[in-house]
Amino acid sequence: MPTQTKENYVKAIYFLSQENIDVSITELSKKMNVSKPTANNMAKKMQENGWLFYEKYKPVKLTIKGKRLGALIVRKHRLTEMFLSQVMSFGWEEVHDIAEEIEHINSNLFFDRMDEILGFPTLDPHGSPIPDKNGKVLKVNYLNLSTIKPGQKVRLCGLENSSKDLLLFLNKKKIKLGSVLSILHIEKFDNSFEILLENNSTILLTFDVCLSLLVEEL
Amino acid sequence: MPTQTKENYVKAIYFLSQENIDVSITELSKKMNVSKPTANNMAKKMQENGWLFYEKYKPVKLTIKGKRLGALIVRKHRLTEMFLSQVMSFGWEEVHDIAEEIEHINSNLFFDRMDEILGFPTLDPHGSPIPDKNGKVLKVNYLNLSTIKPGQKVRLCGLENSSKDLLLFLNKKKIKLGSVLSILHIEKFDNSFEILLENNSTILLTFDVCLSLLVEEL
DNA sequence: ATAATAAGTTAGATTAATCTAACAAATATA
DNA sequence: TATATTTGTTAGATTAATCTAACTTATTAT
Repeated sequence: MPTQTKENYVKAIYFLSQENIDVSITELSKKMNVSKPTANNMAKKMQENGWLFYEKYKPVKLTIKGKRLGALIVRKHRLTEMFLSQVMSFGWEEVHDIAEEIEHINSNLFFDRMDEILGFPTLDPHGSPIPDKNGKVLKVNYLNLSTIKPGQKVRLCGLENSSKDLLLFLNKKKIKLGSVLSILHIEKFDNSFEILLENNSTILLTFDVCLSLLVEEL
Repeated sequence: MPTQTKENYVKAIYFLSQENIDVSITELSKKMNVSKPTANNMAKKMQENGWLFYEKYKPVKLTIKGKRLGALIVRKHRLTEMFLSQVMSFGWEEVHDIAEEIEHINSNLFFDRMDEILGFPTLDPHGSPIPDKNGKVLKVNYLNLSTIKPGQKVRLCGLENSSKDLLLFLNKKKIKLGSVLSILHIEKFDNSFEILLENNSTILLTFDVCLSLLVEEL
């Protein structure tokens, strides 16, 4: 049985290794907000538990068992976010912090019941896929808004990062998952996007914001 | 901010001191399933945190702050039990173990929303009072079924102990909170109660079981 | 009242998770 | 290539929560 702390390390490595195949001790220590020796020691211990491969001076990598554990924690996190949002009416910007705690609850009954009540959802409130009970993750193939050409109409389907700041910004602009965005124009000089919303208001999104929005073309 | 472990010690003392004003180190160690030195050390530490009074060779006692903390943990526990039962359709015998973990979640938002969704309940699924947000506990004045005379009709309102075994036993007998019980006869020789239920079935309850049932006369 | 038993305490050790300081290895740069 | 910088490791310490063994204080019972 992993401790809560070790679950968090596995989760950190799980996310870091999605972008980057290898995870350095320094990356891990930064993600976990601990010193490098701490991350290093934990890596050794977690190897003993069979969650990762560790070799001196080499980046770490999750084992099959570690990946599975990571996916199942993410599953619990995202099911919780969905439950908080759909059943308890929390905003998408409020669910992360609470889910961060509830994901460590040790009760399959509890999460299975959530799943059932929600009708076995596959996506969380930010459009991220919910791994299944075996830790398998649905591959979603969204496009990054920053790559879309003017004149195109797209639907917002997911977020590259779900930081509270971004979510609050989108709330203010009345943009949510499913919103339809028509790209009117891209400003050459700063790459900002002029966008028409369904309510006929026109807004301006910086290129940085566009990098965080995942869409499908309509 | 108390650790989860310390919250559990406070809760243990909180419950032990309802029956018994003073809580001995031995009692505490038994309730917490730890050795006496462990309980003793924790008691010293918790005094430093201001949750209890500790003097060498004397029983411990919660401070006002400790009592408040205990009540607020019990509040979170019982609100959760109610939520699991009412919103997530868990049986009253399933809710305790899950609530035992969720009670340590650190989010007022989360518990306040539960409270709101449930319509600000005052009793949990076992009939125990839910302390209010200030830690005040409603005094309920139920009678113990073992003290009721034959011929009387009563309504089940609470339980003296909510052990899983008792709850499963009551499920089997189709007795739940609110059930009306008519006492037909009390067997002199073993003090067992012969009881008529609403569905017109007659059942026999041992004196021990009756000691666990809290009722009001009709 | 004294001996036996129970309760409580001290001392010393262990494990998990963390730190800093100092050093070693690997990588990047001039 | 040699040096500087970054990355990773060791060593030693700390805090929280736990243990056992040994000892002391209180309580109970004869």
